[in-house]
Amino acid sequence: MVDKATTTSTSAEVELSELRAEVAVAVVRLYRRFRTDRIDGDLGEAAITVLTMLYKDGPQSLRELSDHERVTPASMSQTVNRLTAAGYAVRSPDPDDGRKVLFSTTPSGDELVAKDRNRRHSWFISHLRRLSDEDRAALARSAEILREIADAD
Amino acid sequence: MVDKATTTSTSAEVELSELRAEVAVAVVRLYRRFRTDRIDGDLGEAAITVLTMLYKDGPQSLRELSDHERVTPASMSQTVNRLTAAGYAVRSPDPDDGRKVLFSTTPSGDELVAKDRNRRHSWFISHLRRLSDEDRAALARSAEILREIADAD
DNA sequence: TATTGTTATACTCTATAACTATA
DNA sequence: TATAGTTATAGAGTATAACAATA
Repeated sequence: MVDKATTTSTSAEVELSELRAEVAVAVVRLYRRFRTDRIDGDLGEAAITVLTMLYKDGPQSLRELSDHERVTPASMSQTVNRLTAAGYAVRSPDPDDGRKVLFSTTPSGDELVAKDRNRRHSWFISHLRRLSDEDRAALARSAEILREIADAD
Repeated sequence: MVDKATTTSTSAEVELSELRAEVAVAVVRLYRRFRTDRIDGDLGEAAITVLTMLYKDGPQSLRELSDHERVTPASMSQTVNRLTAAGYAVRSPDPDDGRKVLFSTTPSGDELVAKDRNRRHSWFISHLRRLSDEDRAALARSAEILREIADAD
């Protein structure tokens, strides 16, 4: 069933296309596993990512957050709404620019990030532990490459 | 702001934890780029993945599809509903087991998969094209590793 | 006018719970 | 009883469109 359609491509292009497909499948599958691996029932993947960013890099405006995560400001506004509603982050006015709002973590938010760091994705780490040094090096390099590609443009 | 909390871990464990975080960020970012890269306004990532699977591997039951994609049967039922509603797939009764339903692509579904294969993620392929052979090898190996981890358990 | 942020609305994707039909 | 599939409902995450407030 694989060759219903035939395309004219060089063999190098076919390989690239196959590599794309392999990476895409791995990314989609792994994303789904990460997504279902919640700390409490509390926050989803996007929200915990933003909370961790606020924890690590300090208070930021909505625009900074949405640019960094490559989502629309409207989308980010809803994500931070979930964080503030749950008491993990707070809004405060920017003293230098009345249009801006600074988001920062609460003590309860800090606590959640710490818990997350210790507990989440432990199943994934146990798989990493069993890999050879070569495979771990390949993964580390790939993570770098993929992040650069994802952040490009 | 990075060291608000201190954990007692060996240096090897810290490295694994950092590798986990790097891979997770790369996966989440890249997933979002893939997700927003639609063919028409038509189908989302999950639906096109299932359609491609039907195209490549032939007709399959709901349970086969949901097991393969690691989602609940109820979730897969809704995904195939989107495919059938759009005319890209059809249901047919399994002749050997009256409980089962076989899903298969329509000509219009085949056409969409072919279009998808040629056009989608072309921005990603153009990044792959610029990588060194070593980096491409690292990516290929990593895709294999990550898919195995994602499919484990 | 341009920028920052918000709400309203809609869609994809996913889950759990409750159901029907067939084995 | 067990298996296959479905629908109802809910929630996360995202987008576009329309808006208010400030620069």
